[in-house]
Formats: sequence, structure tokens, C-alpha cells
Amino acid sequence: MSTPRPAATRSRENYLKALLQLGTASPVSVTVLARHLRVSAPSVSNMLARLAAEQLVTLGPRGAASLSLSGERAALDVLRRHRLLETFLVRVLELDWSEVHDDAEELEHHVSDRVLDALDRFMGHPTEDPHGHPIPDRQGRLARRALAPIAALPEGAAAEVREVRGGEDRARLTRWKRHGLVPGARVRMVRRSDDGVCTLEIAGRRVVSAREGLEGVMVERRARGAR
Amino acid sequence: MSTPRPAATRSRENYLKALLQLGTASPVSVTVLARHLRVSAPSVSNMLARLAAEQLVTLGPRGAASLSLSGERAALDVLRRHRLLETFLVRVLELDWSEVHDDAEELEHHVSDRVLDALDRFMGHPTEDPHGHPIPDRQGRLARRALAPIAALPEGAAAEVREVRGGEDRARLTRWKRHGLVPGARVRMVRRSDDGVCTLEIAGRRVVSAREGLEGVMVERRARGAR
DNA sequence: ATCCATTGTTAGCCTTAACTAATACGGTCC
DNA sequence: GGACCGTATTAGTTAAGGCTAACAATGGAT
Repeated sequence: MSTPRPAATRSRENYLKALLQLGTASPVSVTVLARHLRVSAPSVSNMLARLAAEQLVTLGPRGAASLSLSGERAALDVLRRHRLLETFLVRVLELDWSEVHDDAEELEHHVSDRVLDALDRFMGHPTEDPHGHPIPDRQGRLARRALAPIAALPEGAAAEVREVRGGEDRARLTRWKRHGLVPGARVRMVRRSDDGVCTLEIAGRRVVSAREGLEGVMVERRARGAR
Repeated sequence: MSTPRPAATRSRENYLKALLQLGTASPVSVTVLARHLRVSAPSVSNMLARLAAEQLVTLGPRGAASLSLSGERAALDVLRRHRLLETFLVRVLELDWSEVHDDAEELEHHVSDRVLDALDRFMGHPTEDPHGHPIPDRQGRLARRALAPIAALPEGAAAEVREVRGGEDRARLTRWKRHGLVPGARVRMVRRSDDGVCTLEIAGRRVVSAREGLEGVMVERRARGAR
């Protein structure tokens, strides 16, 4: 008989996904996790203990949690479902870029492998979701890319928007979209004053924005004058 | 403030859907419902009491339950979601007719109106699901048709398969499909012996089957010799 | 009229995953 | 070294939704 693993329920999957997103290398504290999941600290302690018992996470000192190998695998699986669903909602159903997050968040816990594979096939095995995030493959392999925050571009530098993070914040996505800050857009840093205000040129138009308002827009540098 | 209705959870929706399917006009008993939902009788009593408190069902003598108006509305809504999803899985994702039931059963509780409408639009507002069941419209209106069980055809009568009921039984659906008993198929009752064995002609081929094995295949009579 | 079988309900308990309130633990500052 | 602050944990509760075992009520057959 196999381990009587208590089924990957919605809540568990969300914890794992959160750990994947927050715990880039370093362990995640109870408080941070609690804040991210909008749940009380004791709830987190509790659930982490369960996940640890199931070998999905390992607990360090002061309750800090990291994903185990199988935990990471499971988390990447959830991430794959989420991103494929978002891609489907945008590319096929033509829902808006900025408003598909919540639906994907819900459906990711209920799509069977069969349906997911069919979606994947139908779309021709996409590798990026509508926000430019790479989609893990079926083995849980995730393309790792070296992207820089747009606000870090030196003055005069040209770049292409590759990824737009923070999909849960609709308002912010909408604003970026209005400015033309979508994956694939060509941008140039015109001026970067030291009080945190950036002047960008996006598709020929000047846009001024505070640095914080740009957090999550990730770009790839382009050679000067490259077409 | 509105009634603090405890949200249409999966379980509730399943009870309502079951009541809609079982309670054609007459109230449904606790035992029947329990059997259908594969749940204990006390669980049913319990849930029916809750649904009654929420005005979704009315309880008659001996615990028999019927849907109230709003309950029927809610149930039709679930049914619409189920059927649209099945249609999507078959028509768009090209999953097999006989194996989409479980996925639809799961997803129906988690698709938002927005996504459902988008699916509906994408498919061009289909009116029948892959088993030939009519899909309720957004107002919960369900086309009512007068179909006869295939086994009731008199000898010699020609008919068209319009609907194939009992989608939860994969094996049976597969068998019917193998015989060509799919919605749209032209059939003729060749011989109907009184021990319950039917000989049918389906698309030119003779098929012999016990009457019970045909239960759920619904047909519409066709004028003799009609093309 | 009574008895028995079927059917429904009551009572009490389990599990999941949340919560609050209170407590323990660990560094930091004086 | 002790007071204090923030973080983690323990203890106990709640809400759905299920379960079993035991009890109650209905109604048909004798």
C-alpha cells in the first residue's frame, strides 16, 4: 500500500504554490506565508506541520519552511496548471489579460491531467503565459531566465518587456497595459531621477512613473539600436 | 443586508442537481437521493434540512423533497454549466464523448459565470451537449422534448437517436457508441421479442440487445421511408 | 389489531482547515 | 543579566459535510 497521502486539496496546493513563489532558495517564515495567503499564523504553523509530515516541505529553525523535492515538484505542477489555464483563458476564450488570474486560481485545483493535456495540445504547447511567465513542462522543468526589473535600466538603455509579475493585482496590470507595458513591448529608459521617478519611452510614447509602480515589470536588455 | 446564504458549495449543488434529475414532478425520497449521491441517509436528511432552511427545497411528508422555484433555478444553472462544459470538452478539446462526464462533474462547481459565458460564446451558443441533452439557457429555460425510449419502438418503426442518457456510466456509453447508437443515428426496430430482446438496424447493421441494455437511448420517430 | 420491514431521524463523532487567545521562545537594548 | 518585542506554537473553538449506531415512525401483511 502506498502512503495514504491526504489528496492534494486546494488549500495544500496553495501553500505549496506560495512556498514556490516566496521561497526562491531561502526558507519562508510563518508570518510571511500567513500574510501572503491571508491566513492566521497558527493556521500556517498547523498546515506546515502537516505538509512536513507528508515530506512535502522541510522545516528549519524558527518554523522556516522550504519545499522538499517532491514538494517542489507538486508546486510546479500547480504552477503549470495555473499558467496553462491563464493562457487558455486569454488566447482561446479571449478574456482580458488583466482579469484571468482569479479564474485560473480557482480552476487550477480542479482540472484533471487529461483536460490539462488536452488544453496544452489544443494551444500547441505554449511555453509562456499571457504575462510572459514561463510555463513548466510536464516534468516540472521551468525555463529560468535572467531578467532585470525595468526600473534598473540605466538611462538610454533599450529593452524588451518579457514578463509582468504580480498577476493578482488587477488594477496594476490594467495600468501597465494602458501604458503599453505588455510582454513584447519595446521600451527605453529616458531618464531615471534619483527620487525614484522614471521616464520611459514605450512604443514612441513618453511615460513617467514612480519606481514602485513599475515593480514586477521585467525586461531583457537589447543592444543599442537593435531592431 | 441579504440572506447570509452559505454559498453554493459543491455538495449543495450536487444535491440540487440530483433533485432536478430524479424529481421530475414528484418529490424525491431520502433513500433514493442517498443512493444516487452515494451518501448515507442521515447525511441526506441533514443536508435537505439545510437546503429547506435556505428555501431551496420544500419538504413533504416522509422527508420527500422537491425543489422550490429558486432551487430549481439554481439546479438548472448547475446543469447548464455541466452541459456546456461537456460540450466544450468534446467539441473543442476533442476528448471522447464517453469520458468527459467526470471532468465536467468536477469543473461545473468551479467555473465562473465569466468563463462560462466565454465558453458559450466561443462555441457559438450550442443548444445540445454531446449526448444530445438540451442545454438550459442563461435564464434556466430548458427545451422540453417528447422523446421515446428506443426499446418502445414498434417493430418496423424508423427513428433517430436524439439523446443518450446516463452519462455517468462510461462502459455503457462506450458500448452504445460501438454500436453506432449516438445522437443523430438513424435506427429501425427490426424485431422486438417479448422476452425483452430487441433487434435493431443501425446504419445498415443489425444489432441485437436486451431491452435493459438500451435504457437511456431516446429516439424521435421518423415517418416511414423518410430520408 | 399487531407485527415486521422499510424508511427517516437523532445523537454523537470524525476530518479539514480555518479562527482567537494565550503562552513560549529568542534576540536586542539597556 | 534582565526587560521587552516580535515570532511561533499550543489549546481550544467553529463550520461544513460526511459517517455509524441506535431509535422512531409508517404502513402492508397477516
